[in-house]
Amino acid sequence: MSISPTGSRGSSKDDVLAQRQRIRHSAAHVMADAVVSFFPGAKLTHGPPTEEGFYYDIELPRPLTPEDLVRIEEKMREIVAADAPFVCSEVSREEAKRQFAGNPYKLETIDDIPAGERITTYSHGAFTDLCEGPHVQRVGEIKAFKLLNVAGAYWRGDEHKAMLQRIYGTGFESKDALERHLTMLEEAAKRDHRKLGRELELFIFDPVAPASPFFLPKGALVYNELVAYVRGLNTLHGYQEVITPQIFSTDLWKRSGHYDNYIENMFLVDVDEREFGIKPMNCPSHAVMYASRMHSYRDLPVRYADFARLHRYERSGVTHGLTRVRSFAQDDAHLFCRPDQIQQEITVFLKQFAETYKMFGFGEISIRLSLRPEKRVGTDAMWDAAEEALERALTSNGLAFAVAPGEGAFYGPKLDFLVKDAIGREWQMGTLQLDYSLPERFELEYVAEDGSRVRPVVIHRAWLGSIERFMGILIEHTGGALPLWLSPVQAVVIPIADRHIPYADGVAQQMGAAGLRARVDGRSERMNLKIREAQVQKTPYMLVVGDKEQEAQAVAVRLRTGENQGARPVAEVVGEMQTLARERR
RNA sequence: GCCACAGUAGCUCAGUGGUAGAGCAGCUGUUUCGUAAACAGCAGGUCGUCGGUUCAAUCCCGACCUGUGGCUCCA
Repeated sequence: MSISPTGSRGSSKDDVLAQRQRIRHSAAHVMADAVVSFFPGAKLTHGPPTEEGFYYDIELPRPLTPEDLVRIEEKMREIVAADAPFVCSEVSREEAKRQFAGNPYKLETIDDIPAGERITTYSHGAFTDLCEGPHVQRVGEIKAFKLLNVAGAYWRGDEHKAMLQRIYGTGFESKDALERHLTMLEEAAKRDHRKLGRELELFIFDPVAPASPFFLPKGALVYNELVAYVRGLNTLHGYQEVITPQIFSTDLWKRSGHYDNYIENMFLVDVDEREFGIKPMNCPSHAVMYASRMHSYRDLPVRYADFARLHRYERSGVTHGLTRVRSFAQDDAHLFCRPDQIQQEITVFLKQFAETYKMFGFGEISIRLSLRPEKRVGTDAMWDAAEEALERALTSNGLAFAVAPGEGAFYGPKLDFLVKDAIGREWQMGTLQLDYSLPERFELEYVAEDGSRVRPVVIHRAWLGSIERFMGILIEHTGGALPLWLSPVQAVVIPIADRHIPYADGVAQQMGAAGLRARVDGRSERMNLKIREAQVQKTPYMLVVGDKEQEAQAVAVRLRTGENQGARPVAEVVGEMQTLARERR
């Protein structure tokens, strides 16, 4: 698996990508030109190319409608057809300010350009924009583009500043490339886990519990298989599973710091004139458990694993299917370590992580190392040691990573593992965080070799992260064709006529006895329909049984790939499926 | 939370200021069938909720709820 960003690309691919960026950046200008022609009062702010296309954030007198987008796109075609050249001009700071005097956003941008740096404008036709480029030579090079949607976006990404209208579009060097991109988006929409979750009868949502999944029997099965898998890993790596309460007096949250830092994201309940909070995280309860007895340096690390359900009051508008929910669980664990054990624990975690994600078939994972934020606890020496420990662990395991300065938690630096969903949005899956605050707040100790009391360090970690989110992303990556070991129904036995039902039942029983999940489709329907439905449900094995198979103690095997393997002995198929299940494939 | 959009049968969707329709799914019957949808019939909806306008509202207006795409947030 390449766990890192892909290495150097061929130069011709680089050329294509660079040209695409220029096309998209230029398309953003053309779009701005078109918008201004309809709304002379429009104030342009910022319009960059992106990995997928481009956008422009604009202050407008009224919200744009879909019809506006159509008009803007038409106007853009006219502008592109005119094929004006892009002209770059270097201007003085004063000149730039004069040119953009009516636009406070541009003035702010100009003020932010460091002294001594070139200030340039790019023009095509009568339209000029403050911009550092680069652009295509002529507008006509924008061979294919499409406006996609309008969204709100804050100026400078600050929710306390003005909300602008962001128009998204995409552009390519050819109509063909644009078509391929649009087709890809359509295909991605078919893999949307929210759609597949309903179609495969895995889970539902209901307004009675907003953003909280209800796992149907099949979804619960997948969920429980994932948990069972992690339980196995936990045993392997010396974790002890614990069970902790859901609801705690706010005394606990005050002590842990959540009350000060996280209260708007917690569900609170008042009972008996006391205030309680439903837990958004397991760490404080694990600290309480750790503190309930004495610990020797010999007993560390203490590794508490917990699959408890967590609740976070996510602001409306941020939730999304299974990937951002209000009710979820993590394959959570807290490791109470001596400082000298940190390195080793991280390494073990990383090795298992790589193996796990390879098994699930996640090829492209980005790792983010988030370093000390402004607001933090602990000494600089602690942070130096912690950041160094994480970085060293990554390097010594040969893992590439991106550094995110200032993005760490207030209690320690963290490693996040991100995977993309079907349409390229990145989601944090696994995580590993060093914590120097929790042991302090809960006065955690162990007795060192010399009899002194020492503070342990806590490592928060999860391989899968949220089980819900992991399942959602896995569904998108597999298009719903979950590996056999996770498939709710691993085989459907399809009797051709009613007289074959007893034999089919026997086959299913054999499979059940072998620990496999098989069911018989004994409805009085045609075989074609049964195959179609098993296919739509992405059932790994379809086992057709008729006179010939019954005679030969065989099943005719059809895989969900469409491959028809013909009649095979039942025992052989059972053995094959058991191997797949055992090897988690 | 902010901006925009959406909500009609279990699902996908059509439709109208005069109280609704299709396909699939469901149920019943017939069919017993060889690798992606047999045939027929039946049933199914206070058109998201609450208010307002109107002789009359699923349709127009408002608020709320839920969802979708972004933004912000994810200590």
